[in-house]
Amino acid sequence: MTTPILTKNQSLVFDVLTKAEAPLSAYTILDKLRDHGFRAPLQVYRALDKLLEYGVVHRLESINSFVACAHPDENCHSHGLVAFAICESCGQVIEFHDHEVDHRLMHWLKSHKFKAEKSTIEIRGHCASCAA
Amino acid sequence: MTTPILTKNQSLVFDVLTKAEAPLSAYTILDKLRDHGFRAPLQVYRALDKLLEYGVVHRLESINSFVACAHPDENCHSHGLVAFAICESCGQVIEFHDHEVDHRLMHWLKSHKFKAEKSTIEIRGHCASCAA
DNA sequence: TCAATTGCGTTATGCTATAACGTGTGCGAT
DNA sequence: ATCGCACACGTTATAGCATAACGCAATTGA
Repeated sequence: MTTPILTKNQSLVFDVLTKAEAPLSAYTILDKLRDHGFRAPLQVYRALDKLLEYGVVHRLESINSFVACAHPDENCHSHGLVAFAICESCGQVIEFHDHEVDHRLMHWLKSHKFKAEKSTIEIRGHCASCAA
Repeated sequence: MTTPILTKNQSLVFDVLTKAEAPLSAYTILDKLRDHGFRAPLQVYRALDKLLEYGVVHRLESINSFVACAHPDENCHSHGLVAFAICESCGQVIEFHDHEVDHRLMHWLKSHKFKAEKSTIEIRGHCASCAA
């Protein structure tokens, strides 16, 4: 799946996420885009839905926020599972992939005949800089 | 950590979760307990906070819901990471543990000097019964 | 040209979670 | 015994996250 040309709203939302140092909530994105004509949450959520579908943005379920994918070039769907380490001090997020973890989880799913569609792996804690 | 005697509200919430076939949202729990005098969300959230702290209930971040721990006897903190397979058809949740997954994630965290505090592993899809 | 699709804007609403206040109860230390 | 503290509880209000439902405009392809 290649990413289509983004619409105006999608580009605006994507740019905001790309420039952000940390994940942003939909409402934070909305506030940052009021100067560009955004007035309602749905404008943000609709853009986010598409960006998530294209795989260029990830949703962090545990903090109700969104981040740009750390791999601008490759297609994120090809990495297998994606995991996130989220620092609760500085807010920074490290996106990573571990094939062994993927493999073990896939093995469990297969052996239980569970058809996976979406997965969430999020670790919250403190990054190297923030840990005392 | 051993689980203290539960208060009345905590017991009521725990019982509702234990009897449920699927995870419940806080507001669903509230509705089920109106006959027992519950009137406000905080009554549920406060009980849930304690039950989570005691490790007898888990929160499913990806669906904003709560389930009773599948291991009534043991202390859930001793399992290492907990993972959940959530069926989007029937709502059923399977709680499982995989030491190899734990080990790999811990290894990544250690090598990146990331101090983990809470982790979320949730797979959404369709269980064996529901998959066509 | 017509119909279907897609994006967009707006209003309203629903769901999830917490802040802030005050009350009552049990219990240990003085 | 009573004072002070910790904790659970109840209530009202509010904050934060997400979607339903409507209609309009632009695009595309039969």
